[in-house]
Amino acid sequence: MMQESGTETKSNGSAIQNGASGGNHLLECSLREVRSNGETPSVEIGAADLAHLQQQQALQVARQLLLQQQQQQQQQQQQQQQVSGIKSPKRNDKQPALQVPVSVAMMTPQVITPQQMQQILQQQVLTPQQLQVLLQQQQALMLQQQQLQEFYKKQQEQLQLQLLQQQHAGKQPKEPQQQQVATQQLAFQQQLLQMQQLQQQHLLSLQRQGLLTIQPGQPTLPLQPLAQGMIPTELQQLWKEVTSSHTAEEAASNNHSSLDLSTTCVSSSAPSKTSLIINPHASTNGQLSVHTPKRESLSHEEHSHSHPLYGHGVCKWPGCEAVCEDFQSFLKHLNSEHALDDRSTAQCRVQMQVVQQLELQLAKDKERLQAMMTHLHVKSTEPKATPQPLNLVSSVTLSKTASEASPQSLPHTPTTPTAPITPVTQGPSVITTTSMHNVGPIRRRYSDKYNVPISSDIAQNQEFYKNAEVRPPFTYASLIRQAILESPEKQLTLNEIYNWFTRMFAYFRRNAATWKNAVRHNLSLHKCFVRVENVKGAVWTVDELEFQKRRPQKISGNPSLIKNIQTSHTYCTPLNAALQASMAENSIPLYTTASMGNPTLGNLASAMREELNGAMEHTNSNGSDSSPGRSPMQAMHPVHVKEEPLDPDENEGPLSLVTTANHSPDFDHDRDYEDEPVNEDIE
DNA sequence: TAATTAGTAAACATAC
DNA sequence: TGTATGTTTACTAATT
Repeated sequence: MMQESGTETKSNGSAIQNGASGGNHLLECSLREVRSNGETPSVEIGAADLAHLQQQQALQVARQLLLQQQQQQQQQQQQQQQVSGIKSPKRNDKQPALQVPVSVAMMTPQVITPQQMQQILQQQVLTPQQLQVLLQQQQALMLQQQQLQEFYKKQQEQLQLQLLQQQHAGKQPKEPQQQQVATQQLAFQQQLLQMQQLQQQHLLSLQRQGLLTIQPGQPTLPLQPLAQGMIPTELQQLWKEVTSSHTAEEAASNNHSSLDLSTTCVSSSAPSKTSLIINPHASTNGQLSVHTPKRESLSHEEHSHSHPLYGHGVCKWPGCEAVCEDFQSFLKHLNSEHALDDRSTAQCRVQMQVVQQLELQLAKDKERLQAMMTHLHVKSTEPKATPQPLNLVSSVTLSKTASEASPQSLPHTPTTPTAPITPVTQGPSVITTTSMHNVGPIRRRYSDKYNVPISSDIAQNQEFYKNAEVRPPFTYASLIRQAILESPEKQLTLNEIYNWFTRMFAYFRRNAATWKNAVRHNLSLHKCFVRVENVKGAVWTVDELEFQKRRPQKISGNPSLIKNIQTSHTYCTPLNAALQASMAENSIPLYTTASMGNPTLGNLASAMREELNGAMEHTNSNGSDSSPGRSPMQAMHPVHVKEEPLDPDENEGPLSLVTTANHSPDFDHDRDYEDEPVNEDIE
């Protein structure tokens, strides 16, 4: 009888829903094809592409600057060769072999071609931190290059001057002077050689880290420093932007508007200025000196708080790290070594790009997190990777339910019967109703099974549940209980429970008839839900004891809990490993990226770990009644709690109580839901 | 394999 | 009369 009537009623709905599901099926098929290449990449594609685009933009800017710089260098080189060719024919025999590698190869801060860089970026194997490190290293090498270039030019000028003097002085070569110059040249070449070795080491380290793959026959276009080739007005504007937040005294001291910005390349026209740029330590050994930060005084801290470029007695200008005894010396250092010049502005530009990239990356990773949570949460509702379809699809007898649930379950693959289709094509944050129908009777909820605190889960994934149509991994009973316990008076009307469902979970904004029926069914079915007649009408409360009785789960017990934790940790282990590796490497918590695995997985792992830790804490706190956050519901059953001490193995009841009490402030801002109308329009 | 639990559907009753 | 609320039954499926 019921089956027949159900079939009739469902047939109408299925006609419509099948129509919708057809499109879903196509979508899911296409998505499945995308997925067939891997499990998670389908999630990453969108974010990766976005990041790739953004990185490519930065790369293009760098390449433009690079090309300009290259042209300038080639011009310089030609000029130098012409000069040396005219004025020093003898030396010309020896110089070219030395000059060419100096000006072309050695002067390059890093022998990475733009193509290689682009390849790196395309592969998105660089984390933002690594990218930043690379940029900083690039800057450091830039400094070295500039310094050496300056030094080299000076040497050339001196040499030419000496040669001229020699010619004017009767064209009598003075061997000692020539030897001296040659010695200087040799020393300089040695420095350049060291620098080249340094760059090669840097390159090798990159290769070792897997960040760079240089194919053997690949031509290497040297990356040129970004500092050069910038438009002066652009530099001015950039400098204004950067220094707009500086202090007044800085602004006064940095008032170098009269500086020659027309010289876009480092030239001998401003030797006094550029000579101050480089850390003097660097000029001696070819390496940027890294100073050990000294313990700063209190005044340092005060100043450092006020100045983001100064902290721990060290100048925090990218790539500088010069030790400044006090804030005044820092200001001097800032004004002298980081004055308005093309190098500083270039560094600012790089830093801006880094920041922009990080911001974009953060935004994209947030979106990616949401998509991943969508994906993983649904996977988590998958009890096991059963070869058989889990639910309605596999049921031969469920023609009516299958037809009813067709939009949700019909297109599902056997391996992911309840998994939603990750909304790759629609953007991670835009989870559509057609893509996220992970419904189907899920008989067990992981979070229930593994004692994941519902309040904690909901609190942590609140936005996710609100936005993504993902079924929360909790039973109706748990959700109802949570709704009631979240209320100020620990009681709700049925309509308020409805509102809580629709407000907290996007999933429950559709198929209202179904889940509302389930809610009512659960309210009536379970003894833990007590209907209390009120002045306004009937409200529902929770009998915690009954709720705990309802689930004499064997999950409990510390061994089992540990087992559960281990299970979850097994799930988290690679994530944590990646997370820890990333944290260790980048010294930045919870921010890992592609090379370390998915960054959001790290966050997820952390969240899971946190939850598990929380579960442990709650479990440990079960035995003692000294919890300050004792909920009113505990007060409602003090005798029960005493007469029937909670099974230490049974941790969900008190767990939820404690967590509810702890999390209740988090939901204070949502208290207005009681007056919200039922969101029926969705249905 | 049976018992338990959960989700879904539906019939029915009652109150407003 | 329609709707909301509440109860109950039946069925299926997952889990233990």
